[in-house]
Amino acid sequence: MARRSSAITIADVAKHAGVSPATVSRVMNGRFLGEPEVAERVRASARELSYWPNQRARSFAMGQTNAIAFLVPDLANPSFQVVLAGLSKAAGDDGYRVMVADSAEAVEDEPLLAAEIRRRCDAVVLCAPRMSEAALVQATEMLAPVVLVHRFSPAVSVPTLTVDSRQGAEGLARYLHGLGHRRFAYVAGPSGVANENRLRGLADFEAFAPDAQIVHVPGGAGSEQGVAAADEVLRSGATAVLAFNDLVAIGVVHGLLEREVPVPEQISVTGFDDIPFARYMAPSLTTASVPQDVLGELAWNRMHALIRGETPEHNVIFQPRLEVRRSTAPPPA
Amino acid sequence: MARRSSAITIADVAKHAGVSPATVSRVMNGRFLGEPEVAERVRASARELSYWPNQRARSFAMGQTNAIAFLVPDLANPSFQVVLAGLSKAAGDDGYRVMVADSAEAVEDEPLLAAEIRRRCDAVVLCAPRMSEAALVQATEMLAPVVLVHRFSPAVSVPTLTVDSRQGAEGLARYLHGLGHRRFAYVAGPSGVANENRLRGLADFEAFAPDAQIVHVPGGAGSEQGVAAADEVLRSGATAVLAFNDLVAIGVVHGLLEREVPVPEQISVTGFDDIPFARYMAPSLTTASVPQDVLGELAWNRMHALIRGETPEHNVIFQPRLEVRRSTAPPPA
DNA sequence: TGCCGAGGAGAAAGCGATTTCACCGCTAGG
DNA sequence: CCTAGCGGTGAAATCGCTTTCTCCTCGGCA
Repeated sequence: MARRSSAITIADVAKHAGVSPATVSRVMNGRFLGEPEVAERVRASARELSYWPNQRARSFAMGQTNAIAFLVPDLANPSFQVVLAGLSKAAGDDGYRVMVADSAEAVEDEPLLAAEIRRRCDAVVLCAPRMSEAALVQATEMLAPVVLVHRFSPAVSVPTLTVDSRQGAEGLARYLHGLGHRRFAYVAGPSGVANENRLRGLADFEAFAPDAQIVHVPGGAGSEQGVAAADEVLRSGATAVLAFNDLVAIGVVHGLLEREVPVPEQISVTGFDDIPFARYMAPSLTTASVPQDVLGELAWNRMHALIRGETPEHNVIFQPRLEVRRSTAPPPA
Repeated sequence: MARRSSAITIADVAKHAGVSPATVSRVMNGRFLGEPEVAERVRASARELSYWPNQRARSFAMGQTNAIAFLVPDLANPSFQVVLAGLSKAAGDDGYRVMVADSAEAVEDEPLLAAEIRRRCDAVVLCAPRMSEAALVQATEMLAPVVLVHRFSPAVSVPTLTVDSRQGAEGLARYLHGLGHRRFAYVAGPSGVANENRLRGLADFEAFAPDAQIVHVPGGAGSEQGVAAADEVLRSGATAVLAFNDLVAIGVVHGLLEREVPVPEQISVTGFDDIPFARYMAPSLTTASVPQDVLGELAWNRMHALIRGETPEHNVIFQPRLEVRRSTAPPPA
C-alpha cells in the first residue's frame, strides 16, 4: 500500500543517500561521528528531497515536545502579556515554544485546563493568582515540572517568581504619607493573594503611620471597575487613592477627570505594575514598577533548569521599584 | 523488559477492563457503539488507574496536533495581543490550542520561523504585515493551511482578515477637515502595507480636500517614536496630527503635553486601532476603531473551516469605525 | 434446520522518528 | 598470527495510540 501521507520520511532520505535511517537520524541531530563525507551526502539528500523531520514523530519517539504551556487567568491583561512576551522570547532562544491557555478568570476550571494543556507540553508555567491553596498543591503535583508566577504558596516546593506586593503597597502608601496625605482610599482588586498582600502592606503602613486612615473601596482588576469606583472614592473624602493595579488606577483617574476632579491637584492616584502605558497617560502614573518581562524570562530560566533535571535557583521575590510620576502630589491645602 | 516510562498506557486500561486496546480507544474517543456496559467498565478502569491518553502518541497516530501557530512580529504590541486573545479563546472552544511565536520584528527570519513552528502545529495564523510579497507567496504555499491577518496580497489565495486602513485613514482626515483643520501632520509607521494603506487613504483625502496640506513626519510603531516625533510635529505647524496607530498617538500626545502644548485645544491628535487604553487616556483618544478580538475570532472560524477541509467564507475587510473622543477639536482660532 | 447478514470486538498493522544492540572490519598488542 | 578492542554502521525494537480488517456470534428468514 502507498504511504498515507505524501510527505518525505527519514526512510526516503536514507534510501536516497544510500544509508540507513539510523544514520540519517544521527546526522540530522548532530550526533553523527563517522565519515564527514557520509554526513554531507545525507545532508545533500535531505536538501534535495526537502526533507523535514516530522515533529510529531520526534515528539513521540523522544517523549517530549519542546513546548511549554503558559496558563493565565486573562490573556487580555497587559501585565500577563508582558510576562508572556518575556517567557516566549527566552524559551524561543532555547528552541522551546510556548502554548497559551486562558482560563478566562474561571478559577474552578483552571486545574482541568492545566492538566489538559500539560499533556500536550513538557511543562507548565502557571499563573494562577486566585487558585485555592488546595487546588494549587494538587495541581503542582500533577503538572510537574511547574514554575509558578505571581503566586506563592508555602505548601508547594516549585520554583516561584513573585512580586512583593506587600512591600510595594507599603512603599506607595509611605510615599503618599510623606507628601502629606492622611486620608487614603484603597480600591481593591479581586480576592486573591495579590489583593491580600497589598492589604498586608497597607496594614504595615497603618502600624507605621497611626495618623493615617484607609478607606476600602471595592474595585476589580480592570479599568472599567476603576471608573466605577470613582464615585465612592470621592465620597470617601480621601486625598490619595491606592489602586489595585495600573489598569484600575487608569480607570480611577479617568473617572475623576470626567467628574472634573483634577489629578493630582485634588486627589493623588497610584497604580501597581508599571504597565507600558503608565508612563504615557496624562497625568503619567505613579506606580510600583515590576519588570514583568524579566519575570517571564526568569520563569524560563527556572523552567529550563527543571527540564534539564537540574535544581533551579531559589525563588525570587521581586521588589517593586517606586516609580514617581505626575499622578501624585501633596494634598490640597 | 519493564516499560521505560511509568505512565499508564491504553494497554494497562485494556487489561484492567478485560477488553482490547482498540475498544479502550473507541470508548475514550466516543466512537464506541457496542454494549453500554462495556463502555462503562472501560471508563471505570480508566478512572481507577487515572489513565490519560498520551497526547504525543495520539498526535503521532492521527497525524495532527490540535494546535495552531500564531506568528506575530511583536508580541508586546497590544493590538496583536488582543488578536491573540480572541484567537486563543475561539480556538480553545473547539479544542485547539495556540502556540505563539514572536519574530521580534526580524522580517527576514519570519519564513523560517513560520516553517519551524508549522511543523509543530496543524496550521498557522500569520500576522506578517511587513513580509515581502515574494516571501509571502512562498510562505503561504509551504505553510498551508494558513490564514492571514493584517495582511492582504492579491498574489495569494488564502483566507485573509484585514482592516481597511485606507478608508480608516481617510475617514479620520475627513473628520478633522470637517472640524476646520487644514494643515495636518502624519506621523508614519514602519514601512509595510499598513503604512502604505494609510498613505493611500490620505491621498484619497487630499484629492477630496485640495485645500488641505499634509506634512509627513517619520515615526514608528511604538509610543517612544511618538514622543520623539513631537518636536517635528510642532515644527510642521500642523493643527491636527494623524498618528500611525494608537501607540504612536499616545506618545505624540504625551510629548505635546510635556511641551505644554494643550491637546486638543492647540493640536488635535488621532490614533488608529482603538486599543483598550485609548478610551482611558487623558484626553481620551479619537481613533479608528478596529475590533481586534473579533478579528482573532474570525481568523479561527476561517482556520477551522480550512482544517475541516471546507472552503471558508470570503475574506473580510474590516471597516474601522470612527471613534470620536476628546483628543480632537476644532483648530485654534 | 440451515444460511446469511449485521454488528460487536479483537488482532495487528501502521504512524515516523530515536536508540539500543549487534555486527563487521580494522588496528594494535600479546 | 591470533585476538581483543574499537569506531562506524545498520537492523530492529520501541514509543502509545488509531484504525483497518478479520473473525465470531447472534438473530432473522427461508
